[in-house]
Amino acid sequence: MRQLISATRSVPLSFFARSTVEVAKDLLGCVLLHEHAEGVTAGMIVETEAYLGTDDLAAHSSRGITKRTEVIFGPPGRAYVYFIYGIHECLNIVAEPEGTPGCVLIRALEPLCGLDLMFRRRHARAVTQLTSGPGKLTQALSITRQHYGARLDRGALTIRVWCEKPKFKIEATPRIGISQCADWPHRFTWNGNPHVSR
DNA sequence: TGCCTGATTGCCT
DNA sequence: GGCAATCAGGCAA
Repeated sequence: MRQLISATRSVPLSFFARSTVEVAKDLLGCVLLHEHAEGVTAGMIVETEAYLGTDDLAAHSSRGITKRTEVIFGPPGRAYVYFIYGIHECLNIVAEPEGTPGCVLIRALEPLCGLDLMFRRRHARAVTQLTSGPGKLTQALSITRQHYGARLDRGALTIRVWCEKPKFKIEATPRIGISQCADWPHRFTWNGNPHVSR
């Protein structure tokens, strides 16, 4: 955990003030760290999806600003957490400069810290079942709608980059579980990483 | 006010 | 590989 902090550094909000697709690709290999009363959990991002603003009918923001989606139109580097299927919560990161909608869905992590805590929260057996899906990783890291709108450059929930960036291949594929714009290759994965969802 | 749909997971066959 | 569970947001009436 201490080594993880010293081997990484927090990212400035300007990191997120770029095109959604750029941010989605650059987030692969970054570390998501959550300091919680129960303990610290952290994982490396191995799978993301880009959701563009108004043109992308699959994005929540395509129908304009609502109470739920307003954070997507606001300043970048914020967390957009939403509840779906009555059970699961998903973590998104707001991209693009303020006023332009766009967000990146975090779909899978490779667990780094607080594995025992994740196992307890998830009731899982295998490490690969801990964070290999958008609803799973929020449960493992205890990310809830309380984090809606939270800054990710500081605070309890943060994004960090390695001082020495890991080498890997990025694969672009169509997004998962949507019907609108299903053929857009906006899903980015760490090619060959076992923690990527199916 | 009420109905319908969904950026999912996990259990059952 | 198929399908139910379960509820908030969006839209129609």
